[in-house]
Amino acid sequence: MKDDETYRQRAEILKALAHPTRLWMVDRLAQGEECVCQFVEAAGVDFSTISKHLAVLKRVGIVEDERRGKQVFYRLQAPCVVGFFHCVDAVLREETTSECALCQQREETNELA
Amino acid sequence: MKDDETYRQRAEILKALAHPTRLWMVDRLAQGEECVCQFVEAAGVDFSTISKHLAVLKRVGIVEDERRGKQVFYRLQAPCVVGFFHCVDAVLREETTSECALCQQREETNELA
DNA sequence: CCATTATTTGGCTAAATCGCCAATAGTTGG
DNA sequence: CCAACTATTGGCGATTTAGCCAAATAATGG
Repeated sequence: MKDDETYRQRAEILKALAHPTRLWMVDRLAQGEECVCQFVEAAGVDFSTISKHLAVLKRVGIVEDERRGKQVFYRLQAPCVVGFFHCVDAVLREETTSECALCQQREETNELA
Repeated sequence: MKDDETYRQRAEILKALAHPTRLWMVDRLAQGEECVCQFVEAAGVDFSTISKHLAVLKRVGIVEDERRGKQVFYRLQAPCVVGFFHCVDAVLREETTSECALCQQREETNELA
C-alpha cells in the first residue's frame, strides 16, 4: 500500500504546513482572523509572497478566507493543526515519549494509524 | 518574529514528514523496527531511494538506526509523530473541531503555541 | 581476502518551490 | 467612471527535491 492515496493526501497537508512563514501565519491565526495586509506589514515581505502562502494553506483546507470590503480576512478552518506544534517541538527537544501529549494519548488508545 | 528560528526548525520536521513514501515508512515503523531491505521489497523502488528517505527522517530525529550484521534497522525515535496522522486525517475529512483529539485537547488546556 | 549481500553516497536530470516584479482584478470613495 | 487601495495571478531565475544509476563502503561466510 505504498502508493496509497491516503499517504499522498496526508503529505499534501504536511507539505502545506512545512514552511517557516506559513507556520508563523498559522500561529498568528490561532489568536484570531487577520487580513492579508496585516501579514504583509508584520512579515516585511512582498504582498504576492504572502498571498501565495495563504493560497497554499487554503488549498488544503487549513484556512478559509472572507472578503470584507477591500480586505480579505483569513482564519483557521482546521485549528487542530496548531496542536501539531506541541508534538513538533517535542521532537525538537527530543522529548520523544514522556512529555508529548500526543504520545501519551496514543499510548492510552493504542491506536496507531 | 517571522524569521524566528523556531519556525524554521518546525518547518524542517514537517518537511521531513511531507512525502508519501516517508509517511508510509513512519506508519510501518509504528508497528516495530524494520530494516532497509524490507522497505525496498515492500515499496518496489530503488534501494538508494529508500535509503535517502530514511536519511531524511533520521536527520531530523524522527527515526534512529542500528546496524546489526549486514542489515541496518530503523525504528521510530519520536513515535509521537504518528499522532499527527489523526489530526491530518481530521483535516482531510473536514472534521476540524469536534472529532479531532488534538482540538479537544487544545480547548482543554487553552494553550495555543 | 574474495565473493556476496546490504547499505550509503555521488551524480545526473526532471520537476517542484520560493520570492520578487509586473500586470490584472475587486472594492470603495470621490 | 476614475483614482486609490487591497489582493491575486503570471512569469522569471535561483534553489531544492525526487528517483534512478553507478560507484563506494560495511559486514559476513567461505
